[in-house]
Amino acid sequence: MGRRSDHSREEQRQMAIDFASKLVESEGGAQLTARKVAKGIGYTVGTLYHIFENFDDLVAHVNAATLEEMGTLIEAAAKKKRKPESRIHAMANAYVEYASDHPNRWRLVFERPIPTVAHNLAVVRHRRDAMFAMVADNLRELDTGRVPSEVTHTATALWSGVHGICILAVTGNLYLGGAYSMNKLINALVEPVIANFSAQGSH
Amino acid sequence: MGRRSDHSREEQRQMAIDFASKLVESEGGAQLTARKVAKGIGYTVGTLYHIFENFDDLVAHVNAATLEEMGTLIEAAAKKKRKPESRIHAMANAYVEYASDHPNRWRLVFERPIPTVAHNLAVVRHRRDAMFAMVADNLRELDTGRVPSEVTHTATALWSGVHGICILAVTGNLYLGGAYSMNKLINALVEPVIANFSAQGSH
DNA sequence: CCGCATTATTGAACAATGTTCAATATTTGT
DNA sequence: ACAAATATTGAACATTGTTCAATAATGCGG
Repeated sequence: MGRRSDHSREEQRQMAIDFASKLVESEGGAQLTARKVAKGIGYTVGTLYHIFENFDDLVAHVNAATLEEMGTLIEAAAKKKRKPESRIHAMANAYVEYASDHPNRWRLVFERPIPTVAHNLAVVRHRRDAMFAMVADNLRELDTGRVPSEVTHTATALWSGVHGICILAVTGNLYLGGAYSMNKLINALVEPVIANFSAQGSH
Repeated sequence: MGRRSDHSREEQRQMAIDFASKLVESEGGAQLTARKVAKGIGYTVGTLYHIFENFDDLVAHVNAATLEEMGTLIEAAAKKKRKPESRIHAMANAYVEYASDHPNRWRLVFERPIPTVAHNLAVVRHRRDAMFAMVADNLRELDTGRVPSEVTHTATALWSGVHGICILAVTGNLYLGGAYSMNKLINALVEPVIANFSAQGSH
């Protein structure tokens, strides 16, 4: 016992985040424990607490990785389109797709109480705001004559709405009064908002 | 020790739910523990496990009470209005208002993994579906010529969207790119969807 | 190359959690 | 009043996050 520095702190940190992410992905957020992660990277619990401040810090890093991955995919999806309205549609659908493909990791981001660790809050907040801002940018392009607060409100409402559909779908809380397709559902929200936003401007 | 039947099982159950609800309301969902509730109603942990199947069962009952209370308020708000579009607006605003007034209890409903206890799932599902159905009913009234699946999709998307705004607001994850008012935010979603829904029908 | 200081790692311990269950106290029925 | 049924307890368990003195490994100065 008591070996030393097979890996640097940063390597350990990355290994822990990777292992934890895979664990969450396959087993769900409830299965994520400090001891499992420690064992998974070949160390003991004590060491894990030298890598991370506490358990929430570990979770925050896992969530940051999740948001990073998702954000990249959403940006990529948006860039494939030319028109602002197409970009917003693409973003929304990419969001749903990511949540559906990685429900456990995605849920973990929103299920836990907000971590209080400063560094990670910053990362998470940045990613979150970047997505909102991207929606706002495209809306603005759709109608350049809008007051900034109108753009912000619409962007916030729209993206929050997409998020709402996602989370209810992933947690199995969607209304089952009839068969539905996720794409149609998203469209039922995005389409009217965009239409209304550009229509009112071009009068 | 070992007193007996100061209260019936049903009384105990109700006392436990009431105490737990108040505890969550004031201290937050994380502070809800089996021992605290037991002590709060003057019994020990063991007894609590004769009242409820397990801890999730207790949580499910607390959540059912929350949804019941909220549902009643939302229905009352809707009934005060005559026009379908006004009713939907009133419902959405009542939803936001309840979530803002009782953030801890409201969060508990959606934060925990879905309980597996059959009875409570039924209650929760019923309340949830009732709200969706109510939105759908008002949409249908707005344009009687719509295909059922269109109504369902729009109702589901709209109500999920309102929920999304609520949850991001309550958990402090809303985009702060500008000052915003919750009512305007909700309106930025509800208004376009309703407008688009009724406009397309009256052609 | 040795010895000391520094640092990494451990593993045992803690409090708090949900959960179970044999023991015990109480009530009910005859 | 006695026996059967039942309500209640409280101790015990496993598992959680978390801490920290002890220990092992390394780096450094001479």
